[in-house]
Amino acid sequence: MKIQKITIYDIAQRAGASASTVSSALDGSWKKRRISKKTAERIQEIAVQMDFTINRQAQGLRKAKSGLVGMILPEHNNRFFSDLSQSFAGEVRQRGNCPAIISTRRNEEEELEVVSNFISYAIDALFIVGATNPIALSKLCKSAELPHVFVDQPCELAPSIVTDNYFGAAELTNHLISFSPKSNQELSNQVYFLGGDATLPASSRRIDGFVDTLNNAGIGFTQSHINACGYDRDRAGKELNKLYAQRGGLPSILLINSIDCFEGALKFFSQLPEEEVTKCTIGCFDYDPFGILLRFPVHMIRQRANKLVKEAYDCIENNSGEPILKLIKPELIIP
Amino acid sequence: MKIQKITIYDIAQRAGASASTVSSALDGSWKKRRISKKTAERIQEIAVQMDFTINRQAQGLRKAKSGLVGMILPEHNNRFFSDLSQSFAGEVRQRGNCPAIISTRRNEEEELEVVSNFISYAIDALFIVGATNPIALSKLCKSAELPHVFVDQPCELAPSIVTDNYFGAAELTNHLISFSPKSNQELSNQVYFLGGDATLPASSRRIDGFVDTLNNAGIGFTQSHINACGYDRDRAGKELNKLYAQRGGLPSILLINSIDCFEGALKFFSQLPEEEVTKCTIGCFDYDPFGILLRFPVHMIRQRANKLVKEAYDCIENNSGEPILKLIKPELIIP
DNA sequence: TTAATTTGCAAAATCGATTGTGCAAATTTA
DNA sequence: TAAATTTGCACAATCGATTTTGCAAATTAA
Repeated sequence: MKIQKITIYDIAQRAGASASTVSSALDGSWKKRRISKKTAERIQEIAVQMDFTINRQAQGLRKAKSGLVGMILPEHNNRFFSDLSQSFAGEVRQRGNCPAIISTRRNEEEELEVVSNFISYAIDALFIVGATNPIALSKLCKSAELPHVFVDQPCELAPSIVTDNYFGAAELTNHLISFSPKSNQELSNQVYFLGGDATLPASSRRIDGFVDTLNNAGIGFTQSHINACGYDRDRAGKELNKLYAQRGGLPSILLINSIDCFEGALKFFSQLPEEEVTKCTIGCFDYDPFGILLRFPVHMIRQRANKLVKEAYDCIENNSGEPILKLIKPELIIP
Repeated sequence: MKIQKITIYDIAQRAGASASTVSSALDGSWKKRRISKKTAERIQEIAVQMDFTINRQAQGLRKAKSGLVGMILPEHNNRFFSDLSQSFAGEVRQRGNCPAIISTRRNEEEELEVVSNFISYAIDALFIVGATNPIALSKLCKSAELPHVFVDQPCELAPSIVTDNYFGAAELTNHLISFSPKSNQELSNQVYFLGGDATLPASSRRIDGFVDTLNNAGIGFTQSHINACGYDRDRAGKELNKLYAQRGGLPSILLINSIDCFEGALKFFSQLPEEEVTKCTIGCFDYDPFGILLRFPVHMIRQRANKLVKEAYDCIENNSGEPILKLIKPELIIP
């Protein structure tokens, strides 16, 4: 049980060498620095014996690098975001670095504060997920020369990796149409889109995909068939209730945007007789494993968290920060 | 856009003061160090003007503290663990520190490696969630004089905050008994426990609570009514299928241990006619919001992630590392 | 008015690593 | 054998903060 932390000076003393020799023996630069193999190996052995662990703060101070890689995201307890953190943590650790993940609760000030904080720790790179104010964040990172990449929510000033929401919505809509027992003719004015925020890029692309697919299929609809009522679970339930009352029943196809809205819808469904729900073909742009375990089929779109993270890392490592937008196709989960 | 980072020396020069004066003006120790209020305020203003952010590595090196607070946990994408990280992140940031959360995939070596890594960053405290090898981890922390606390999985060498599994299981069992339309007499040999690992403290305490409650209620059962078949979803589904075949139907009460097993059970349920499932009173020791949205009632036990974290922080701040075991009662979620 | 305090701050050492420079000793070349 | 080169390593500066020490100047006490 050591009490004082072992430093390179302790090793130097034991090895009868200088601290600089120890340093280069341990960080692998001994060949460049013309330390003999024999000396280097002896020092490495002693380091292991003495149970040496490097002081990352001293190292970081000198090298102006920390080995920390940061990620900010809206919240931890959300399937998609926690899939992202899981992948992120794996990728970072695979590269011998240390992940630092902080949630910023979709709060603009908190985002900026956390990034400032990260900068003062000299993190080596930053992954920004679902940013509220991408422009301000990117500017802040640039002023500190911090390599960064946006995930899920794009930024025009920096590389961005985003789910191909248009493609996903189109694919899901197509799938729902072909799964429904009704003909395209019969489906006119029977297809609804519920949830999300049309002012945000993600939802707006999804709505585009939905709309274009209906048009291509010759299925009639009006603006009233698209209800981007936000992400609140209870709100979505109420809107669905209203729709049900107006129509005197569920629509033939219902595409729900976001898992939270899906929860609200589910709550409403659980009050209806099962056969009524079964008659409605249901899709959800988001994924939850419980979705496929329900008594009626739910078709889901799952974002590829792992691929998003890998592509983002690729940008950090190879892309020199030029703004690009890379779309990742999500996958359809069929019950 | 600054290119070179501003340091206290830059501020010193601009203020016509020394670096040591700047340092104490900025960290609040100026009063103790007999710097005049006027000077301190002037320096603070200049610091804001120059957009100064402290270099945490230099600070950490000198103070042998980093302002980082670490947490290790088995995985990010799990409701309970991500609730814990969310609470943890909030508590840490509230104290002006920076949370670092790393998942170690229930892998003993990975746990040790990550903790070593944390130590080399001089983190100020460590929260260890669901450890695989608590003893080894605690010893490692102690050798580095790192304050630490165990959450969810206790350790006899350090303070531990754990859900009161006995209480939770007893409460859930009691609730299921009283919810069931059958009398206690009728329930004999009709109550089952499924899932979990009886060799782990958590499950074993839950089984104790289950068993004692049945005994108290005078409900007969044998060892065959307790099937701690692990945490695998498909395995749990198979075991349930087997039980169903043997008995020629579902039991009157089924207590499922862990959300993963619940998913397996749910998959099996979805193949049965609804009225058959409704006749079985179902409980789950774990929580998922989808659970209350099913077509049949599911009674759930939810661990108080936030309280666990708060109590753990309290230990770190006030407890000086003596081993204690604190139990936190979970809450019953009624559909 | 002189001695004793107090006030206000600068100087310098320190934390533990990295890295440019320089200098003997060993080796090669002429 | 002497000169030139290479090998192997130590020394010292440096990163940016914190903290102990010390010393004038200002203030108070005697």
